[in-house]
Amino acid sequence: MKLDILTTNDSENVQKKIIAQIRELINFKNLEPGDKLPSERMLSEKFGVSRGNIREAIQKLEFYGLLKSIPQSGTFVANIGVIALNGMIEDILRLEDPSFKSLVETRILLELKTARLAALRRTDEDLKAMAQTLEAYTEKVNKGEDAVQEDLLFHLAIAKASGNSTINTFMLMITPGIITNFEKYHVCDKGLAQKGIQEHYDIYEAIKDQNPQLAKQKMKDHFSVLYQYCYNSDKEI
Amino acid sequence: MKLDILTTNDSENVQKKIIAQIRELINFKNLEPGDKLPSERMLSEKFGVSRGNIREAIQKLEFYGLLKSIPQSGTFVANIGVIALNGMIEDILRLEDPSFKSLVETRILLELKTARLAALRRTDEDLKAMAQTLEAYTEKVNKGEDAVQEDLLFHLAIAKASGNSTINTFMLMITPGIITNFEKYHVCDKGLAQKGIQEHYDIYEAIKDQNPQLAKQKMKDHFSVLYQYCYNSDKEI
DNA sequence: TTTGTATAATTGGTTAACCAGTTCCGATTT
DNA sequence: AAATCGGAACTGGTTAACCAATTATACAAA
Repeated sequence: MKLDILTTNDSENVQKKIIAQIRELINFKNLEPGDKLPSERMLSEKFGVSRGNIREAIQKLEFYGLLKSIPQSGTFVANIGVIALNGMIEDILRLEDPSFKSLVETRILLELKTARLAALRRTDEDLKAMAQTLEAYTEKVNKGEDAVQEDLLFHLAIAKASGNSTINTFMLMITPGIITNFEKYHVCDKGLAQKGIQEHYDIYEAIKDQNPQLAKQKMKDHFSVLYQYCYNSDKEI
Repeated sequence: MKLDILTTNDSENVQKKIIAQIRELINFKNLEPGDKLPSERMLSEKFGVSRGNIREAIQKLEFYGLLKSIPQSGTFVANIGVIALNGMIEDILRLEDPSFKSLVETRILLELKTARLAALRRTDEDLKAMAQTLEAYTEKVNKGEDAVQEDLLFHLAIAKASGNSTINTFMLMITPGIITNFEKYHVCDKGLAQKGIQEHYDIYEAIKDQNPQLAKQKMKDHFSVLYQYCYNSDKEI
């Protein structure tokens, strides 16, 4: 019997426990923003876990902007108050893995925005990159091959052209989940792909013409099929 | 002279070089999805860096869903094609740190959505949590104290009630940056905060009444001041 | 030839010792 | 008494040795 899932959960639970203990420690010691946390060694001893576990937990909290490690100096509470810190740690501990539905929902939201922003801000260089990915997509589809990857790369090119680094990062984060689920559920059959060429071209043209309204509308049209597929499908996704 | 920034850049550049080398290796060896990467030890020897550096780079690519490490077995290329993999690594390497403007822009986009979704999906428990954060915010403002944290916690409560784990995660990721910048530029003076109580209450009521249209509109009103502040301010943000 | 098994090599994960700065405290000097 | 210098202790980061689980291999039995 494979226990991969269980061991993974164990490891995750250890980290969650450590994060919860760090929160309690901050509260108990009334640590203010900018104050120094006990050293990693002390924490590992106090919590009865390895220093590696401590470092991992600290890195996670650092990723969410709640702590800041400074070499040869210490780990410090970020410059947000204890109230926000408590609330956010609470939320982080309860975060669940994203469902496919939430991924698609978020993707559509982000992409309607990137289309509009790209139309407003795209440089000639951005346009060139988009054209290249569009061409690669068209070629692949016309050869009758699967083109999920090229599809997504076109959308990522738009995200890059939006000039919003935060949205760009978020698009990158959700893309692998989108691809694997698409291939898993065979969302894109050839009919959709063939139709997709024209839709992609329409979006490209709108962005090229710097028409944000039209770009957003064309993106909306592009997603209407996908949206229906995901929400009205009889498959449990 | 402090060299923190330089050393940080060095460390980051090392990681970027490793990621680029991993990409080249995948391309050179024609590794397909599901194929196994060389072991961490071999990579560290081949690239001339420590195994720790290799692990860090692998973890980053794992975070973006491009690789998958399996204990006592190996590191595998994720189930997305080589084309998407190349494009995404390219994007990841060029990712820049998010600007405050991009944070605010993204936040508004996400929050208009969470308000609408929360109105559609909120449970009674969600509502209770929102009411608590709203009360905490009101109290703090009425005492004339700074309430940026309580403000954000109310918005995070809405994000949680939206029932979209992806958006919820993204909201958590941008919140610390929002808080620190708000405090840095003193975005919220008392006049805004006092006005904010009513606006928060309006949003709360719309979500309570399960009126998505109104919830979104009230959120929009709430952000109109912030939006103007960030975009028309003479400060370089 | 095929199958089963024991063993050796390989894997990512873990641990503990080590390193190079930083910080802090006290002795020394002015 | 105040300022300054030096060293000890402490910091996060790094490294290398170790671990348990997996996988490949070689050999033996059917």
